[in-house]
Amino acid sequence: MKLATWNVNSLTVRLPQLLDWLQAHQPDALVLQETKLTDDKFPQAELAAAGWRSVWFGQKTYNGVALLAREEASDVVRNIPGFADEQARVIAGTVAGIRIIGAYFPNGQAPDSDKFVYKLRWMDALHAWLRAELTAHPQLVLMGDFNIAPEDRDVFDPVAWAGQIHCTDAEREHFRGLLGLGLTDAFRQFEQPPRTWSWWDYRNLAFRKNQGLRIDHILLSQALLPRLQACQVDKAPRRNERPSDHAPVVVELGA
DNA sequence: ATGTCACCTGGTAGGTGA
Repeated sequence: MKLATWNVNSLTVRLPQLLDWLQAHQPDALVLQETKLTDDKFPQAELAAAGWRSVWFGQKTYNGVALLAREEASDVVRNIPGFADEQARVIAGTVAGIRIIGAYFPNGQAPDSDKFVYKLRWMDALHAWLRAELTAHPQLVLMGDFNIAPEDRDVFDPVAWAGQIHCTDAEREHFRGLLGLGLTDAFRQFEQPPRTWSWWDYRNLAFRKNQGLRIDHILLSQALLPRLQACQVDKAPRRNERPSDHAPVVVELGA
């Protein structure tokens, strides 16, 4: 089976591309970030017409997440239980026996900002909740836009980015903390093309120069790891005429 | 090269967030 994550940066703008991508790749489940839609505006009907069942959680202008699958997800959870949050960043559901957690981690803006403090608090809450989720659902995948480049090799210019947002020690420590729960970065289980990123700034001709970061991730629980067969970034949608700044990340699991 | 994009408010531009 195939699971994927994609930060679409506005589902309104990207819906035609999303429908094309779903048709071409036929994932068993896909999580979206930055839908930027209130719940009443979610394009449920258009997706249903193409055969996709959705659950979603959005807000005006910013953030917003969704989980798409051929079957409707069960035991759906929106945001982190017990963590009061005005921002729509998490959607979880069970599909084909796998607990899927789709997350849009806070950007953090700059290490000396209030938004960075919020990012750290949010990640603390996510970590604590995930520990419980893993106990309840040993077959679990956490995927989404983490807004963290875990290592220097995930950054096109690690010297320039040292200590900058996405690359601070505190953020990387949190990422390692998630691995400490027994999760594995699927992408790093395979040989990958050098300079593979999942996000390229719209500015600076960054995509043309392949100046990006790997900040979108798929983490698998230990129980799922034996089924892992492949993990790739799909750069093709980033070449679209009007692309998201992020590319989808895909994992393939065996039976 | 801070060289873009998407969204908002309240407008025919400017601010915010990424």
